[in-house]
Amino acid sequence: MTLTAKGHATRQRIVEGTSAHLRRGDPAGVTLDDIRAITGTSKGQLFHYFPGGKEELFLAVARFEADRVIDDQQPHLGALTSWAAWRRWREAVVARYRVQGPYCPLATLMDQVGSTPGAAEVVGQLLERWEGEIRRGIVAMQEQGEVDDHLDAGRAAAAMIAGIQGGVQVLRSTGRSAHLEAAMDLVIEHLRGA
Amino acid sequence: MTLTAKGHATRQRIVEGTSAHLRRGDPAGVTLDDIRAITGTSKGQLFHYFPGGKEELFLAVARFEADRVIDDQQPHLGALTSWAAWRRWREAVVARYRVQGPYCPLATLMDQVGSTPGAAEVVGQLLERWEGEIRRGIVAMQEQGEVDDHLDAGRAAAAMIAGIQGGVQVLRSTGRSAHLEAAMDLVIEHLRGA
DNA sequence: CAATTTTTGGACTCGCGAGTCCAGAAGCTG
DNA sequence: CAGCTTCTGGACTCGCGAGTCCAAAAATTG
Repeated sequence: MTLTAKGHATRQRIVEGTSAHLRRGDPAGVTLDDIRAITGTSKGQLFHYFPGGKEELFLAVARFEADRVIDDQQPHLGALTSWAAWRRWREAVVARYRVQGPYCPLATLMDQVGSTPGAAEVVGQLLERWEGEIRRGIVAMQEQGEVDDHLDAGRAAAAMIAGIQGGVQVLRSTGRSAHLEAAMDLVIEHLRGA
Repeated sequence: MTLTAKGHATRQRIVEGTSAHLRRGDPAGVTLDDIRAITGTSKGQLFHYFPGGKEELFLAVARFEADRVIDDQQPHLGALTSWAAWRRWREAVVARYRVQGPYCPLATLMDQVGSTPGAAEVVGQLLERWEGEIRRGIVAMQEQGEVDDHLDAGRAAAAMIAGIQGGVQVLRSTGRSAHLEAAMDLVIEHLRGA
């Protein structure tokens, strides 16, 4: 399938429109007709650009969202080389998810892990990338002598990822960000050797 | 609606059968006909015992599952009064979720938070109960002088809940329990003032 | 045992949503 | 401009699943 410029634009519009729509409202109950209406397209186009139907479209959206999750944490996440940077990153994460409220794209992805095979891979790669950035940040701090060399950077990064995921999940279902903040702060304190 | 002994048994069979079926396989794709087949009942019975239909049935299952989550951690969770008890509890949690593999009843509940109003309450109460037990355990340790009195028990309990939730979520989607273990261990180390 | 209520089975309706199909419009290429 | 490909719209099929309905079987009560 070769796409002209126009075709590529339409495809993009479908993905971004779906993503935006997914961001507010029940992810499970979204229908192809909703998407058609919102993106100003037709059934024909949907299947033209995503022959695999709903599953293929959702996977494309998942990849799009996964990139977003990382991007929204930049430039902080990419340069965790001072305690100030860690603080700014922490604030950015909390702010992002507080604004986003009940909906989390990553959670939607994860819900689909069970049903669609490709989703597991997307989620796995995202988590790996995310955790890798954090680990790199910890190592950088160790090289500066700000963090104890004996601390296991991989394990701390894993704990941070778990804390963020869980904190966001609680935020989603209760509306309160206290858990997310507590988890992140506690891991950071651990790094500082408090 | 007054239930005879037989009626009560049937109702129970429906809830437990649904719960068991939910524990393996795609939670979103479960149909009333599946449930009917598995529990050896008929459409008539389903709507007889759950006039509100699928939503009411799922909410009943949710409550059933929520109790299970806590029960599966007993007796450890109820008596976190020594470091040995904390360790046993930690092992019990990890073992439980490792066995459970990709499926987590709580996660299914949370996914429904967005769609059904009652689900949010069930999840909220479960988290509150769970976190309360942990907090009580921390306070008990403080009273014994095993944990620094200046430590904020509520905040540490919140971080633990977040870590567990996130760890389980990662376990569900990647199959590895390292994150869950790292998160729990890190919080416990924090309690011990390492 | 007769009257009443609860329990059970299963056929039926009905709407909805994924996916198909095709014809016509628009866009590229020589 | 002629021939080809890609793009677009929308009507249509088709199966599935939630929920309805009712009549018959058990159980309960007096």
